[in-house]
Formats: sequence, structure tokens, C-alpha cells
Amino acid sequence: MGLQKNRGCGLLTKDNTGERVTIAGWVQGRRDHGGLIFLDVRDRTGIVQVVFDQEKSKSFFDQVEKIRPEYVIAVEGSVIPRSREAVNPKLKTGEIEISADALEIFNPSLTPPFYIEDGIDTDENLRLRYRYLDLRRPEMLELMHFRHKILLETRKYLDKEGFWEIETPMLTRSTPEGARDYLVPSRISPGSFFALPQSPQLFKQLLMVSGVEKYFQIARCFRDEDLRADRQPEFTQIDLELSFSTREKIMAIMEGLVRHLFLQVCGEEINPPFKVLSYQEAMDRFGSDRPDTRFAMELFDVSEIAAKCQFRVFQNAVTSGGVVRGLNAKKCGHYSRKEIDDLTALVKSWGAQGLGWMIVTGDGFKTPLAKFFDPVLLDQIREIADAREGDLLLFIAGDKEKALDILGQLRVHLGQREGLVSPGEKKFLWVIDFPLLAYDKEGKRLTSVHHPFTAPLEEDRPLLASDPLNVRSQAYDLVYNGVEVAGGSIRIHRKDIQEEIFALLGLTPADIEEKFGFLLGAFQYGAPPHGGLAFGLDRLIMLMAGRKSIRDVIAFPKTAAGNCLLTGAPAPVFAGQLAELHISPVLREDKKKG
RNA sequence: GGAGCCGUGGUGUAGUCUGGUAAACAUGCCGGCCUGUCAAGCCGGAGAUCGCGGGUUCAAUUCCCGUCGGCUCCGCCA
Repeated sequence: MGLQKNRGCGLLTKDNTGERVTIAGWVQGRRDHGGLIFLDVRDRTGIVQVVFDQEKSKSFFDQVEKIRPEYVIAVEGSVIPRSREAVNPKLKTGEIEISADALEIFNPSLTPPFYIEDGIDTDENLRLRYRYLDLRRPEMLELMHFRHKILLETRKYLDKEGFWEIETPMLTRSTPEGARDYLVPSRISPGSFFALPQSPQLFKQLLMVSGVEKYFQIARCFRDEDLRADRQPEFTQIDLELSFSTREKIMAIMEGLVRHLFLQVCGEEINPPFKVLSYQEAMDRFGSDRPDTRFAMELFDVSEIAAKCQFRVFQNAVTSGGVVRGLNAKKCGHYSRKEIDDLTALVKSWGAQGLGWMIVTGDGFKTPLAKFFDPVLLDQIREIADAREGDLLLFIAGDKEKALDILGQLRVHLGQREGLVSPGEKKFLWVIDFPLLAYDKEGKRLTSVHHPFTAPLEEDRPLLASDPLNVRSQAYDLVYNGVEVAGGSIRIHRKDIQEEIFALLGLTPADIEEKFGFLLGAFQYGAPPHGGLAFGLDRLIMLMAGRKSIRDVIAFPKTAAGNCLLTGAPAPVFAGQLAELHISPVLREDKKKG
């Protein structure tokens, strides 16, 4: 390599005027005037214009004429100011240009399949197949840089707080519960498999038993479930755990981390402590365990009033143990019948029986329900709903959990539709006191709401035996603008309680011994009280960067079908490889290819 | 596992509903001219069997069925 790059293209300014510099990068574009050729040269710092004059560049001007977009070149020259008319205010470096007197072409380039520039609207298929070109686009490179800064500042902050970064195995054992595992066959132990970790959960608890006291890891996690815009099969967590702490202390440290990241990486001030809501309150007020509190529109309960009205659907809901809850879509009284019908269809798609509605007018309510409510009841509704002229009240009747959930979704839908969220607004809050267990109707058994290692609230422990579904846990979720970005809990550190939980989850003593014997064993040798939390790093970065897809902040993401279009993974392997691993594929008839 | 949307020169789209000369526009690409452009300009040119397979029809980019790929959502994600 002849020419040695010594400057970033985008960093040159008129302060560099007169300097001899060597820049190197990719050709963004060319403007060929015959005897005068302009090239825009781009590297990760930005773009600078290089000018080649036929007279001055005689010895290599024929080379310059061959240069096309995305060629990789180096140019040596002097930084010269542009004349006033020639200044380009759109470029950071627009006040200067480089007058070239030496050129090296490192590599030509085919015409790229899409434009290497920001804001392209190209089939994602192509972007993923040519991911190396997609990442070359400045906005994508900047996202990678952004991600780097968040990782760096995370490490700085946690180090300062006394956390040690410790790596845990990627090849570990499959455990029941939770997501489907990615399995890795063992060559040395025929018929046995490793699993890729869904999270380093058990290892970090063992590190607490080991006396590490404060651990963290930027941990890659794997879950073999279907994908979403904000879900990839392999993803990264900021995972941490500490001993001798409390829920409140852990939450405070995390608030410090979030504040540090926003300040150092985005230059924005956010002010902990964050609001704390109990799960019950979050559900009652917002119909969600991850409420978006950037706008109000809180839910209200009209069950008692509904019980007294003549409308069968409402009456029946309440008498059969359910509820009638509602929300007030402020100033939406102008919605047409069709718009309300569309909302009805929407809530039906979420499982509602129907949608009750009342438009608040100057002299009462416009509603098909009018005949079922006497005026006293309507007045009560008006008060509970804080109904003013021009408002639209919406009601869902049914099972409490379902009604709340549907109203919660409806609330978010209306919030977006009505533009109630002001751009740039940031709302963090904690949700605590989750139920420890939930009933799985399909499997007809109890499952962990968080995970099986989550400690119950001390005061609820007696209920474990008598009323397990009403036991609350010492779990906490961090919610950012209606998205769960982190979750954690104080863990169980006693063998007997852990065994009790496993038993509630339907594991037999033999299962427990086989799958979790190592954990329970560790608890017998002085396990300290401990707890921790994990951030969904990709999701956090996505939100901080204002992106809609997690794929934008992952260098080499998978498609919705879990494929890598760049490498073609997953792919068949040679029969010999399978034989070595003592496995053979058994394809169902409908899954066979070719 | 289910639902919806999308697939037309390299790229982005139009055409498809209402079948009819095998396809239009922009940009990119190639060649020529051009010494102050930065979305350079002017002139010329090449480039698509309309994702793939089957069906209906005298005739299919267009209608039907299937399939593949991408995206979004539900289920799933302790």
C-alpha cells in the first residue's frame, strides 16, 4: 500500500487549509467535467470533495476517469478553501476541498445493488443479503457506533459501581421451563446435547454463591421462538447480579445506569428515581404491565353501575364474576359510526365480545345503550369517567384480566391514533409486585410469571401452600415508553423454598434433582441473599436510537423466518458431520426439501 | 401453527381491479461531449420472458390454485 491515510474525510475543515493530507475511503459520487473531475470520498467520519485537474494530474488522469462509485481509493493532496460561490453548505466539509496530486486505487467495485446513502427504501431482502453494503450506509455505521458507545459506557459505569465482568458458558445444559432451547450435539457424549443459554441466570446465581458479590456480563442469549420486529433468536442482555442487596438498591443502581447512558451517549438528562407502580395498579389504571405513561387516558371501573343497568351483556358480565371497565377517549366524540365500528372490530380481534360506547353531548349521551341506563346511573358514569362534552367513552365487559388487557391495548391504539405522545418524551417507570405464578390453561398447571428462581414477597410466603396464585413476587420490570426494557428479581437463595417452588411448578423430586441438583447443591454451602436484573440491550439501543426494528441495531440480524440471508444459515451439513455427532435428521414428510 | 401485506430492467415505482401490439416513468449503468460541480448538464445506448410452478383462456404481468422469499401481527417468547 503506497498512500497512508492520515485524516478522516469528514473531519477536515477550513482550519486544515494548506495542509497536505492523505485520505482514503469509498467513492460516494463523481462529477466528470471532462478536464476537471470531482469525487466525493466517504469514510466513517463523513464525506469530502476531491478535485482532480487534468493539467495538474496529467500522469494519472486516465486512472481518475475510470473511478466509479464505491471504488476504494486513497488521495494525497492539499486542503484548499473553496471560492465563496463553490461552498456547499450541505457538507460539513463544504468550505474546503482536496486538490489531489496523488491517487491510489485499492479496489474497484461493482455497481452496488442499492444506493449507499441514508434513508433508502429498498427491499429488506436485498439489504440483508448485502448487509456489508447496507452497514456501509452512514446511518447504519452510526448506529453501530452508537451501540459501541452504549456498551463502553455500560462497562465504565458498572466497573465504577464495583461490578466484575465475568463470562459464563455458551455451551450449557438444557433446562425445563422457559423458551425452546437451541441444542448443540455432543461429539464426545453420543446422544447428549448442550443447549445455548437463554440467559446466564443460573451461572450468575452460582457466582453469587462463589462470593463474587457484584457480577455483570454483556451476554449473548438464545431463544428458539418465533421472531418479531423487536425480537431476534439471538440477542444481547446487560446481565447483572449482586449479593447482600435489596430490590430498592438494585433499582437505584439501574436508574443510575440508565441516567449515565442517556447523559454520556445522548447528552440527555433524565432524572431518577423513576415512578414505581405495583402490577395491580398498572393493570387497573392502564390495562398493561408495561404501561405507556406518556399520556393519561386511565381506565375506570363501572362494574357496580353496570350491574344496576338493564343492558344484559353488562349485567351478565358482573353477575358472573367479571367486570365492566372503560376509558375516556377525550375529545373523540366526533368519531363517526364507521370509526366506532372499526374500533369494535379491533377489540373483537383481541378477543372482546363487543365494545360499548357513549358520546358525551351537551345535553346527555348519544349511545345505543341509552335506553338501558336511567339518568342517575348515567350521572355516576359521567363522574367516574370525568366525562366532558365531546368525549367518547368506551366500555369492555367480561373477565377482569381480559377486559383490562383489551382496554390496555385499545388505550395504546387510541393514544397513537390521537397523537397523544409528544415526540422526544421519555417515561421510565418500574412495575413491581408481579404475581409469582400464573395458571396455564392449556398445560393445566402453574408456571412462573418471571422465572422459577424469583423469590416470593416475604409477607406472601404463607400463601404458597394455600393460595399460590395470589402470591406476589420480588420481581421488578423497567418500562420505557410502554416497552419492557429490563426485568429482574430478588432470587430464592434457600434450598427449601426453591424446592417448594419447583414442586408447585409440577416438577417431581427426581426432575428437580436431575435438572437443578447443581443449583440446590450450591444453596447448601452458604448462598448469600442475592438478586439481579437483565436489560434487553438491543431493544434499549433501538429505542434510544429511535428505530422501529431491532434489526437496525444488530450488525448481522436474522429474517422473520430466522434465516441469515448473507451466509445462508441455517444450512444442511455433510453426512459425515452428522455421523460424527451421532445424529441423523428425521424429516417429517411435509418438511422434506428437494 | 394462524392471519394480513408485498414480490414488474441494477434500484424505486406505474400498469393488474376491468386479460388483448410481451411492458411505462424516474434513477442507476455504458459510450460521447464538457475545467467549478456537488441530485452536475447535454447527446446517444444497453438493460425485464413481470419471484417460481401449475390451471382457466384463442390470449395471463393481469384471473384461479399452489409454492418460495421478505415484512407485520396473533399464538409462542420462564
